[in-house]
Amino acid sequence: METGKSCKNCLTFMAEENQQPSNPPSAQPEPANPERKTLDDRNKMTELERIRHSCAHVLATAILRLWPDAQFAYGPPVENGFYYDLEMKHRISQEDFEKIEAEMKKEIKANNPFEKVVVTREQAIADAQSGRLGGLAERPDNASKFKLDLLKQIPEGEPISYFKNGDFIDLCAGPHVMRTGNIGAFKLTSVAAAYYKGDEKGPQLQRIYGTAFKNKTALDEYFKMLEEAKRRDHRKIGAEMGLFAIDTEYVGPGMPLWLPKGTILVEELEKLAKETEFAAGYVRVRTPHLAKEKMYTTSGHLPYYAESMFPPMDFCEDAEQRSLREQVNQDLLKARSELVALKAKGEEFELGINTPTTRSTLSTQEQESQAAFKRDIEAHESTIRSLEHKKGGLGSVYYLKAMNCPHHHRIFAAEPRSYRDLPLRLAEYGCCYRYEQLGELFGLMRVRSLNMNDAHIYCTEEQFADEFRAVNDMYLKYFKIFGLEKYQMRFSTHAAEGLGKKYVNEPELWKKTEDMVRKVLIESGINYVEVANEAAFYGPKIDVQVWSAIGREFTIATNQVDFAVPAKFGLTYRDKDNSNKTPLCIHRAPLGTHERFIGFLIEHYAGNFPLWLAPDQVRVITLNDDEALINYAKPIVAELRANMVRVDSDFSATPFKAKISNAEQLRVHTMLVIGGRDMEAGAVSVRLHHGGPQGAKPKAEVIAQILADIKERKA
RNA sequence: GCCAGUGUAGCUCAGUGGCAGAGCAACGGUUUCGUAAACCGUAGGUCGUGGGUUCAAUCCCCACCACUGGCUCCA
Repeated sequence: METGKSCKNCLTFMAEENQQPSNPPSAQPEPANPERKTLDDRNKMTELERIRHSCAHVLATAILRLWPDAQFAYGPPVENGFYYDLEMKHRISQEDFEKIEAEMKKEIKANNPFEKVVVTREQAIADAQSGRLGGLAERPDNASKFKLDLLKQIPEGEPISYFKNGDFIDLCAGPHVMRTGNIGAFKLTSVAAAYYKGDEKGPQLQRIYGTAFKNKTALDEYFKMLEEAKRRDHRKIGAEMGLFAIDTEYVGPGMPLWLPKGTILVEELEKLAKETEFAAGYVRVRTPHLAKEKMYTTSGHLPYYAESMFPPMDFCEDAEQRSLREQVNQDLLKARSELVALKAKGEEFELGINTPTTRSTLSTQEQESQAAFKRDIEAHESTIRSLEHKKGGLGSVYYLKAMNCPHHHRIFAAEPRSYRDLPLRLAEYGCCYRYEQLGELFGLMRVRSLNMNDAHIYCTEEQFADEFRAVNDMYLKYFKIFGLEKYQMRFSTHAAEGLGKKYVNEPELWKKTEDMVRKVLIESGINYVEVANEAAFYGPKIDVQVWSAIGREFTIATNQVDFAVPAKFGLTYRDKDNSNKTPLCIHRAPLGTHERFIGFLIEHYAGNFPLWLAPDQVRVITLNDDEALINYAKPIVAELRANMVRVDSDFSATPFKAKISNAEQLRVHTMLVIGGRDMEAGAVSVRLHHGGPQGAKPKAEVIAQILADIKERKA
């Protein structure tokens, strides 16, 4: 229910501090390991991309001068720079950068031309074998193994070319800048491990990232912008504002504690969601955080997703019983896989070329063998049933839920359902737990405990389009409230080759539901991109992608079709014709999870929340601690408080300017300043965190305005 | 999980093989002021945890726990 692809080095352009909403970069993020670009694509490379791509060659040149054994793989330009993947004995660390950059500068100063040489495939293979490709010279005992592999990927008939600068020759289709001297300004930025072709099982390479620009000014601007983005980082602002804490020692990594001010954000969002969902005909439910193992064997999440779930809790205390259950588990596993094999074989048997398809033409022998097959299958099924029964008597295993859908399915199953009950929309801010890899945790954006703005809509096929459209409309409504203008809707579909593996094996249902979703999207005039092979295992989905301050891409919201799991739970409703039918299910989370959504909002607003969301809405500040002033100010505080405004006061003797400064640093949305002049006029002076002094206004007017702005959730 | 880096006061960061430092915040006093930072003082630490080397370790070495930037993953 939650995905997000990382987008390396891409940046959100949000240098202005003045409450500009954060927007995704205009360009598409580079894929993790770029698909092979066609020659056409390559010719579209911008000047900047050519500079960066050329800089990657210069980097390789420098590396080879320092470590001649280096072998190079990919070295493309990316969103904000370039990288080159390489393999060598020496482990590069940032301390090496100075040395490498010095060599690179020499190559740039030499101003060598980038010469293109077109060669035959045979010639290229020979050069790769002699270690010449991606090298400064021949290296007879060190063949250019990655280049050899890359050569294999170049289609027959496509020209093969080298690019040469100085002694360095690389297999490359270009294009490049004319000379190394055209690389205006560059800097190496980081080093990381990367897998060859992004394959975890493949060799692990060292990846050096760098960036390059036309000139020093542009490079400096880029780093300045990076600094700006860091100031907006939700982890930094979260600490400054006291929104959340992550106590890795006592609570655990990835499990944020919501501090009082962060809890305000959480509860304001929940209030918004509850109002919106109530208006849209949802009903609310509540479910436990745990479920028995059977829940997830039935839903199909186990065993495939077990790795992303917290390890199970075993309530079987007796050691003997436990080992017995282990045995039963193994027997079950064996029986199940045998059954799958048998069924597959049975299909083959019935559809086999040499096997007659009609019963009348079956020989006695064949008939007998088919009957034996059936008996075998039945025997296995009965074994499985009895093993499951046996297992039930041997204590229970519980899992922390990683998603709410199965619980909601059981709520659907808790009462008999009629077509008149549909669509049934079950909503819950459910708390889920996912055992994300340690290295993947990222502030609030990627966590292990998460509160989802979840709901499941059970509906008939006829109702589907309207329901799906209504969900999309809800997204758009929310995005308007938050001033979220640029995001990307990603429609994820299945891939035929994954049927039966990554995806439930229902080719027709896939096609049907994907067509339905596509139709809704087109009819609603929503801009989207369609991505194959990214669907959930139970159906197609739409994800909404946004970008964090430092440029990571995240799924902020999701809307998914599920045509598979309700059937696994045997969910049915009684239709008009008195038959039992399985409902379709829409999983949706327009506000994603509290963790990610608030993480995103913090960066989106740079901590300067609109009044309705601001943890500190109003602070009343007196010019000094004069008693008359305080007596004038107190009823204003009381009135705001009585109207549920988050207001506090500073009547202390601290110098006035310091009191203003304190409130500003806290990001108090509205400061009501009261001095002698205000008191005499029955006024207050308004100062906004974003907007500065607004002058004196009658106090009743100011209070009314504050209440109205909160009520309408004014941006 | 993998690669590289980091871990010193609540925060931002200095620092050294030989008594642990600053600014801000906190606390106590003084200050009575018109829109972003008044002054004086006090307190605050097992230098991430555990082990090793050493007469002596916050510093050097090893392991672990976390964090940061990537990679992989992401129902």
